[in-house]
Amino acid sequence: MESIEKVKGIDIKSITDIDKLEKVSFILKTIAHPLRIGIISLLVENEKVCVNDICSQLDSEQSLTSHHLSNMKLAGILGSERNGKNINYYLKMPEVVDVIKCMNRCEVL
Amino acid sequence: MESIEKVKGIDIKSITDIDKLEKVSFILKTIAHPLRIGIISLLVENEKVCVNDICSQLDSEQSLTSHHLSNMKLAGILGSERNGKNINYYLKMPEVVDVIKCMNRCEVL
DNA sequence: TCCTCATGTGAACATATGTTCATATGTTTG
DNA sequence: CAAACATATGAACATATGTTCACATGAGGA
Repeated sequence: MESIEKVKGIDIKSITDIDKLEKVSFILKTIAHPLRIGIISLLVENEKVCVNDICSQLDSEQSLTSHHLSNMKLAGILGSERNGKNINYYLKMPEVVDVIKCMNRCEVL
Repeated sequence: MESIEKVKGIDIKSITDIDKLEKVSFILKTIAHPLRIGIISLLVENEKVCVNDICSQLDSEQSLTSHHLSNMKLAGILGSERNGKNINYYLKMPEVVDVIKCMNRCEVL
Protein backbone atom coordinates (compact mmCIF):
# COMPACT_ATOMS: atom_id res chain seq x y z
CA MET A 1 0.00 0.00 0.00
CA GLU A 2 1.08 3.51 -0.78
CA SER A 3 2.83 5.14 2.16
CA ILE A 4 1.43 8.17 3.87
CA GLU A 5 4.45 10.22 2.96
CA LYS A 6 3.58 9.90 -0.71
CA VAL A 7 0.67 12.28 -0.44
CA LYS A 8 1.92 15.45 -1.98
CA GLY A 9 1.02 19.08 -1.97
CA ILE A 10 0.41 19.52 1.71
CA ASP A 11 2.44 19.90 4.83
CA ILE A 12 1.08 16.74 6.33
CA LYS A 13 3.19 17.26 9.41
CA SER A 14 0.86 20.04 10.35
CA ILE A 15 -1.79 17.73 11.66
CA THR A 16 0.45 15.71 13.93
CA ASP A 17 3.41 13.41 14.07
CA ILE A 18 2.54 11.19 11.15
CA ASP A 19 5.14 8.67 12.09
CA LYS A 20 3.58 8.12 15.46
CA LEU A 21 0.10 8.07 13.97
CA GLU A 22 1.21 5.35 11.60
CA LYS A 23 2.65 3.30 14.44
CA VAL A 24 -0.41 3.60 16.61
CA SER A 25 -2.66 2.99 13.68
CA PHE A 26 -0.70 -0.08 12.74
CA ILE A 27 -0.91 -1.45 16.24
CA LEU A 28 -4.59 -0.81 16.55
CA LYS A 29 -5.35 -2.16 13.11
CA THR A 30 -3.46 -5.28 13.99
CA ILE A 31 -5.15 -5.95 17.30
CA ALA A 32 -8.61 -4.75 16.36
CA HIS A 33 -10.10 -8.20 16.28
CA PRO A 34 -12.03 -9.98 19.02
CA LEU A 35 -9.77 -12.97 19.24
CA ARG A 36 -6.64 -10.86 19.21
CA ILE A 37 -7.97 -8.61 21.91
CA GLY A 38 -8.72 -11.70 23.91
CA ILE A 39 -5.20 -12.99 23.45
CA ILE A 40 -3.64 -9.69 24.46
CA SER A 41 -5.94 -9.53 27.42
CA LEU A 42 -4.70 -12.94 28.51
CA LEU A 43 -1.15 -11.78 28.06
CA VAL A 44 -1.66 -8.73 30.20
CA GLU A 45 -2.61 -10.98 33.08
CA ASN A 46 -0.36 -13.94 32.43
CA GLU A 47 2.96 -12.90 30.96
CA LYS A 48 3.14 -16.08 28.92
CA VAL A 49 0.48 -18.36 27.54
CA CYS A 50 0.57 -21.35 25.25
CA VAL A 51 -1.80 -21.91 22.34
CA ASN A 52 -3.66 -24.59 24.16
CA ASP A 53 -4.45 -22.24 27.06
CA ILE A 54 -5.64 -19.60 24.66
CA CYS A 55 -7.85 -22.03 22.79
CA SER A 56 -9.47 -23.39 25.92
CA GLN A 57 -9.84 -20.06 27.69
CA LEU A 58 -11.15 -18.20 24.67
CA ASP A 59 -12.97 -21.17 23.21
CA SER A 60 -11.22 -20.66 19.90
CA GLU A 61 -10.04 -23.11 17.28
CA GLN A 62 -6.41 -24.15 17.33
CA SER A 63 -5.65 -23.43 13.70
CA LEU A 64 -7.34 -20.08 13.61
CA THR A 65 -5.73 -19.09 16.86
CA SER A 66 -2.37 -20.10 15.52
CA HIS A 67 -2.84 -18.02 12.41
CA HIS A 68 -3.72 -14.97 14.47
CA LEU A 69 -0.73 -15.57 16.69
CA SER A 70 1.52 -15.78 13.65
CA ASN A 71 0.15 -12.54 12.31
CA MET A 72 0.69 -10.69 15.54
CA LYS A 73 4.14 -12.19 15.80
CA LEU A 74 4.93 -11.05 12.28
CA ALA A 75 3.69 -7.61 13.21
CA GLY A 76 6.18 -7.61 16.05
CA ILE A 77 3.55 -7.49 18.74
CA LEU A 78 4.13 -10.97 20.10
CA GLY A 79 7.10 -13.23 20.56
CA SER A 80 7.20 -16.96 21.19
CA GLU A 81 9.42 -19.55 22.74
CA ARG A 82 9.15 -23.25 22.97
CA ASN A 83 8.77 -24.93 26.30
CA GLY A 84 8.69 -28.67 25.83
CA LYS A 85 5.64 -29.63 23.84
CA ASN A 86 4.17 -26.19 24.26
CA ILE A 87 5.00 -22.91 22.67
CA ASN A 88 4.53 -19.88 24.84
CA TYR A 89 3.60 -16.51 23.48
CA TYR A 90 4.41 -13.26 25.20
CA LEU A 91 4.05 -9.55 24.55
CA LYS A 92 7.11 -8.51 22.62
CA MET A 93 5.74 -5.00 22.24
CA PRO A 94 4.50 -3.99 25.68
CA GLU A 95 3.74 -0.52 24.31
CA VAL A 96 0.61 -2.11 22.94
CA VAL A 97 -0.81 -2.05 26.41
CA ASP A 98 0.25 1.55 26.85
CA VAL A 99 -1.39 2.52 23.61
CA ILE A 100 -4.59 0.91 24.78
CA LYS A 101 -4.34 2.72 28.09
CA CYS A 102 -3.63 5.95 26.26
CA MET A 103 -6.73 5.45 24.16
CA ASN A 104 -8.61 4.90 27.31
CA ARG A 105 -7.59 8.24 28.70
CA CYS A 106 -9.01 9.99 25.65
CA GLU A 107 -11.76 11.99 27.26
CA VAL A 108 -13.39 12.94 24.01
CA LEU A 109 -14.98 9.60 23.28
CA MET B 1 -17.50 -9.40 11.69
CA GLU B 2 -17.82 -11.04 15.06
CA SER B 3 -18.02 -8.47 17.84
CA ILE B 4 -15.39 -8.23 20.50
CA GLU B 5 -17.92 -9.02 23.20
CA LYS B 6 -18.45 -12.46 21.72
CA VAL B 7 -15.09 -13.70 22.92
CA LYS B 8 -15.90 -15.90 25.85
CA GLY B 9 -14.11 -17.30 28.83
CA ILE B 10 -12.27 -14.19 29.88
CA ASP B 11 -13.04 -10.99 31.64
CA ILE B 12 -12.11 -8.91 28.69
CA LYS B 13 -12.87 -5.74 30.58
CA SER B 14 -9.76 -6.32 32.56
CA ILE B 15 -7.51 -5.01 29.90
CA THR B 16 -9.29 -1.74 29.34
CA ASP B 17 -12.51 -0.12 28.30
CA ILE B 18 -13.24 -2.27 25.27
CA ASP B 19 -15.92 0.06 24.08
CA LYS B 20 -13.49 2.94 23.86
CA LEU B 21 -10.87 0.75 22.29
CA GLU B 22 -13.32 -0.24 19.62
CA LYS B 23 -14.20 3.38 18.93
CA VAL B 24 -10.62 4.52 18.70
CA SER B 25 -9.70 1.51 16.68
CA PHE B 26 -12.56 2.16 14.30
CA ILE B 27 -11.53 5.74 13.83
CA LEU B 28 -7.91 4.90 13.27
CA LYS B 29 -8.68 2.02 10.96
CA THR B 30 -10.88 4.31 8.96
CA ILE B 31 -8.39 7.12 8.58
CA ALA B 32 -5.26 4.98 8.33
CA HIS B 33 -4.75 5.66 4.66
CA PRO B 34 -2.48 8.24 3.06
CA LEU B 35 -5.18 9.99 1.11
CA ARG B 36 -7.54 10.07 4.07
CA ILE B 37 -4.87 11.45 6.34
CA GLY B 38 -4.25 14.10 3.73
CA ILE B 39 -7.91 14.97 3.58
CA ILE B 40 -8.21 15.23 7.34
CA SER B 41 -5.07 17.29 7.45
CA LEU B 42 -6.65 19.70 4.99
CA LEU B 43 -9.75 19.83 7.11
CA VAL B 44 -7.84 20.65 10.23
CA GLU B 45 -6.53 23.76 8.55
CA ASN B 46 -9.49 24.70 6.43
CA GLU B 47 -12.76 23.86 8.13
CA LYS B 48 -14.36 23.10 4.78
CA VAL B 49 -12.95 21.90 1.48
CA CYS B 50 -14.52 20.83 -1.77
CA VAL B 51 -13.50 17.76 -3.72
CA ASN B 52 -11.79 19.81 -6.36
CA ASP B 53 -9.56 21.48 -3.78
CA ILE B 54 -8.65 18.13 -2.32
CA CYS B 55 -7.84 16.66 -5.70
CA SER B 56 -5.62 19.54 -6.72
CA GLN B 57 -3.90 19.95 -3.38
CA LEU B 58 -3.28 16.26 -2.83
CA ASP B 59 -2.83 15.45 -6.49
CA SER B 60 -5.45 12.73 -6.22
CA GLU B 61 -7.99 11.44 -8.70
CA GLN B 62 -11.51 12.74 -8.45
CA SER B 63 -13.30 9.43 -8.41
CA LEU B 64 -10.99 7.79 -5.92
CA THR B 65 -11.13 10.85 -3.71
CA SER B 66 -14.88 10.81 -3.87
CA HIS B 67 -15.00 7.17 -2.84
CA HIS B 68 -12.80 7.82 0.14
CA LEU B 69 -14.89 10.80 1.10
CA SER B 70 -18.03 8.68 0.91
CA ASN B 71 -16.48 6.05 3.13
CA MET B 72 -15.43 8.54 5.74
CA LYS B 73 -18.83 10.15 5.55
CA LEU B 74 -20.47 6.77 6.04
CA ALA B 75 -18.22 6.17 9.00
CA GLY B 76 -19.52 9.40 10.48
CA ILE B 77 -16.19 11.13 10.36
CA LEU B 78 -17.08 13.66 7.70
CA GLY B 79 -20.15 15.58 6.70
CA SER B 80 -20.91 17.38 3.46
CA GLU B 81 -23.02 20.22 2.17
CA ARG B 82 -23.57 21.57 -1.25
CA ASN B 83 -22.51 25.08 -2.14
CA GLY B 84 -23.48 25.84 -5.68
CA LYS B 85 -21.60 23.57 -8.01
CA ASN B 86 -19.30 22.43 -5.27
CA ILE B 87 -19.82 20.12 -2.36
CA ASN B 88 -17.94 20.97 0.78
CA TYR B 89 -16.75 18.41 3.24
CA TYR B 90 -16.14 19.10 6.89
CA LEU B 91 -15.16 17.23 10.01
CA LYS B 92 -18.34 15.90 11.53
CA MET B 93 -16.40 14.03 14.20
CA PRO B 94 -13.86 16.53 15.52
CA GLU B 95 -12.81 13.94 18.13
CA VAL B 96 -10.79 12.43 15.32
CA VAL B 97 -8.32 15.23 15.74
CA ASP B 98 -8.28 14.72 19.48
CA VAL B 99 -7.64 11.02 19.04
CA ILE B 100 -4.71 11.82 16.81
CA LYS B 101 -3.40 14.30 19.34
CA CYS B 102 -3.87 11.75 22.08
CA MET B 103 -1.89 9.22 20.09
CA ASN B 104 0.75 11.82 19.72
CA ARG B 105 1.11 12.25 23.41
CA CYS B 106 1.80 8.56 23.82
CA GLU B 107 5.36 8.71 25.06
CA VAL B 108 5.96 5.02 24.63
CA LEU B 109 6.38 5.08 20.88
C1' DT C 1 -32.43 24.53 -23.22
C1' DC C 2 -27.75 22.96 -24.09
C1' DC C 3 -23.24 22.85 -22.54
C1' DT C 4 -19.89 22.56 -19.10
C1' DC C 5 -18.20 22.04 -14.57
C1' DA C 6 -18.23 19.47 -10.12
C1' DT C 7 -19.17 15.41 -8.05
C1' DG C 8 -21.32 10.80 -7.23
C1' DT C 9 -21.86 6.02 -8.25
C1' DG C 10 -21.88 1.29 -9.90
C1' DA C 11 -19.30 -2.36 -12.14
C1' DA C 12 -15.20 -4.70 -12.58
C1' DC C 13 -11.09 -5.76 -10.85
C1' DA C 14 -6.97 -6.18 -7.62
C1' DT C 15 -5.47 -6.95 -3.24
C1' DA C 16 -5.76 -7.77 1.73
C1' DT C 17 -7.65 -10.08 5.48
C1' DG C 18 -10.11 -13.77 7.98
C1' DT C 19 -11.61 -18.65 8.18
C1' DT C 20 -11.63 -23.57 7.56
C1' DC C 21 -9.66 -27.90 6.53
C1' DA C 22 -6.27 -31.28 5.98
C1' DT C 23 -1.88 -32.30 6.90
C1' DA C 24 3.00 -31.49 8.33
C1' DT C 25 6.40 -30.72 12.01
C1' DG C 26 8.52 -31.07 16.42
C1' DT C 27 8.34 -33.03 21.27
C1' DT C 28 7.50 -36.15 24.89
C1' DT C 29 6.35 -40.64 26.57
C1' DG C 30 5.87 -45.61 26.53
C1' DC D 1 10.83 -46.24 17.37
C1' DA D 2 5.71 -45.67 17.51
C1' DA D 3 2.04 -43.24 19.38
C1' DA D 4 0.11 -39.20 21.25
C1' DC D 5 0.18 -34.45 21.96
C1' DA D 6 0.96 -29.40 20.72
C1' DT D 7 1.41 -26.39 17.25
C1' DA D 8 2.39 -24.66 12.48
C1' DT D 9 1.33 -24.28 7.78
C1' DG D 10 -0.40 -24.24 3.06
C1' DA D 11 -4.42 -24.50 0.09
C1' DA D 12 -8.89 -23.13 -0.76
C1' DC D 13 -12.30 -20.18 0.07
C1' DA D 14 -15.08 -16.08 1.82
C1' DT D 15 -15.19 -11.45 2.68
C1' DA D 16 -13.46 -6.71 3.02
C1' DT D 17 -11.06 -2.99 1.18
C1' DG D 18 -8.86 -0.11 -2.37
C1' DT D 19 -8.59 1.30 -7.29
C1' DT D 20 -9.98 2.31 -11.94
C1' DC D 21 -13.16 3.29 -15.47
C1' DA D 22 -17.23 4.74 -17.64
C1' DC D 23 -21.10 7.04 -16.99
C1' DA D 24 -24.90 9.36 -14.26
C1' DT D 25 -26.53 13.40 -11.77
C1' DG D 26 -27.01 18.11 -10.30
C1' DA D 27 -25.95 23.12 -10.76
C1' DG D 28 -24.73 27.34 -13.11
C1' DG D 29 -23.90 29.93 -17.31
C1' DA D 30 -24.40 31.04 -22.45
